[in-house]
Amino acid sequence: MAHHELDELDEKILRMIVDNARIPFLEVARACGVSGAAIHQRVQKLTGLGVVKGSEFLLDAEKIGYETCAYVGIFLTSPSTFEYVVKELEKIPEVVECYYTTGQYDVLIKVFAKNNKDLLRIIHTELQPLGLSRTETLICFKEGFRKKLPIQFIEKEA
Amino acid sequence: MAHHELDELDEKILRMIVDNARIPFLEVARACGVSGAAIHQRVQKLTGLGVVKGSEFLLDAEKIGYETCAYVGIFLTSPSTFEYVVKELEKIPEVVECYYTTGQYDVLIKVFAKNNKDLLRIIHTELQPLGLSRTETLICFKEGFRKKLPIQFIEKEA
DNA sequence: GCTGAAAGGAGTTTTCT
DNA sequence: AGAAAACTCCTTTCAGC
Repeated sequence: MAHHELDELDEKILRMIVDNARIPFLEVARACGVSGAAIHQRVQKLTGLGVVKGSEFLLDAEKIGYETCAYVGIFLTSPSTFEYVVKELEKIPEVVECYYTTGQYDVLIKVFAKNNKDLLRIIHTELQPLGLSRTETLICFKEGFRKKLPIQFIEKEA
Repeated sequence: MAHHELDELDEKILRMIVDNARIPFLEVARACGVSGAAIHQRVQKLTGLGVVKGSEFLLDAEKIGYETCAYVGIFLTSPSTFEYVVKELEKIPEVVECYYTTGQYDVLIKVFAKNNKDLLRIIHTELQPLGLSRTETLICFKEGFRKKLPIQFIEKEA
């Protein structure tokens, strides 16, 4: 039903490029049995559709000086401050992700800090002044794993 | 103090490639005033050091069929089940991140699902059977933002 | 929408400094 | 460590189907 504009070739291309942004498109082309130009056009189409949002190199946070990672659940004083708070959170370099959530918190953010002391500084001198009702900090002392979603949007007809 | 092996050139290279994995290294070379071979060697060095962990294309989760994103906080029945639970969580395709945390929960995971109903299925038929004490679900109904950490590990001497 | 070819660039290796 | 050069391979475009 969804994604009438995407076919098996798109799926195969995405699977090949998603974990290695620097793979030569010609290699993808050979694996898919089409020309390099076709891959080039498909990736452009996928980018135009917004399916592909860009590419990036993955860095090890610890190795660039960020030893502490935490999620901070935020309770706002009033729902009307949502937009303001998020706009201000975005300005804090150490806050790398921000979600509006249902459930426990109003907003959930992911924060990197140099160390635990630095995390405290961020919470006390960067977050609290935004006029939050309360925060709850979940320090990630170990990353269990991180992986990619399966790419499979083609309907398998029975 | 840290990262004696990294210098300003490494920093500049990382800043240039981190948000665009397909940038030509020759373009980086010209911007840095060095040869393409130098960039090639530096990126290899950074990869060897584990600073660079790979590259990836970013896909729009909604556009590949995952409309619901949630964090699930997990309470274990006993600390001794940590490793088993994480190993089993890793086998669930929709669970894309997993952290050992201090604070509210024992484990925090990030889950993508096709829709809210699918999320419930995952929680009930995939997570609960692992023998968890309890779970708390935070549905992300909107992503506020997502960005990269600042890259700056060179000590600025006063 | 794809192919194939052509032209211009880029990636990678080697050699030298 | 990096430069320069050489070689290989890739990207991008376009005519043609």
